[in-house]
Amino acid sequence: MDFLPLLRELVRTYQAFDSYSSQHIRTLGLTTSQFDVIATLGNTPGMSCREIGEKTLMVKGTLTGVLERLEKKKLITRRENPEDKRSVLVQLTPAGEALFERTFQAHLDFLAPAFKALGQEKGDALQAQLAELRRILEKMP
Amino acid sequence: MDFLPLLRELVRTYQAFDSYSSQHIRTLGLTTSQFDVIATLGNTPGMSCREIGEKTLMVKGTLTGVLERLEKKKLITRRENPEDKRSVLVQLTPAGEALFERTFQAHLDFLAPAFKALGQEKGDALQAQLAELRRILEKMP
DNA sequence: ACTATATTGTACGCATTCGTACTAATATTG
DNA sequence: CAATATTAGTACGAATGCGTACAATATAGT
Repeated sequence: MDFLPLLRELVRTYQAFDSYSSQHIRTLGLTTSQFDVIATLGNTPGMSCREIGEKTLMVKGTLTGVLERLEKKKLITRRENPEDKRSVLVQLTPAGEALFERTFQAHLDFLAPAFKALGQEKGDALQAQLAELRRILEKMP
Repeated sequence: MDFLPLLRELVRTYQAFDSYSSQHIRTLGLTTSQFDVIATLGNTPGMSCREIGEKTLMVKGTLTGVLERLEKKKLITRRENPEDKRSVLVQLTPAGEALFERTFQAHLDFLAPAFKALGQEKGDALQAQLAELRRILEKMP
């Protein structure tokens, strides 16, 4: 049972995607994490740190720093949530919204050719196979 | 053409694997990067930073710091390469070799159940699909 | 031989990333 | 209703990770 090749391929493919994607994001003046947050908040009324963390897979400790820098850039605001005083409502500022509008679709367009080259069918198959491996990993003790 | 689900699945599966794997490595007192270097150097006469970087996918700037910390732990040595005075020959110390022997197989044994649950056939298929996506990504301009 | 170029590794700054500990607020339970 | 547990976020230290710049060396082209 030799799973090392699969393991290496998973890492290398992820790395290849991340490298290709972030190359474009960097030209927008953002980091991958910052773009993730902007993309998550776009077209929403805002959400808590917990929700952002769930969607972006960032742990809360990481998120604090990323939000700090986005706030410094005046792309987001953090206001108190009157419903639950423990939590914070994070929203895009108008500048943040404008950036989202300008960059999100552009980034999808940048990525599209690669996935188009793979094809919808193979893409769907790959997605299903990945999901199966992920479910196994998440169930491990 | 909606490739966002595939994209998210790739990220999540990688993250699930990385989380599962590093959980075990941490109990060995090493970081993922440090373990990667130890595993790469195990059963070899040593190699240059460039070679280690190629195998571990670390950029050289990152590697410098990782090697520094491994050297401080007396797990590796860096000696001048007489063939090429620009490069450095990185080798495991006896303590590093011992650590490799003790931990490498143990880590494979830790990971094995997950991949056994996936099965050899599905694993091979997934590897092939990932490789195809990676080749496409690497060819993009 | 000489100069332009490429390669190897380090130095440095910035931004994540994680784990742990901590505070404040809210829920739950006895 | 008080004691406890859970949840949301922040603070902090250590370790990546990347991009850029740099010094030393090697190689090529002329």
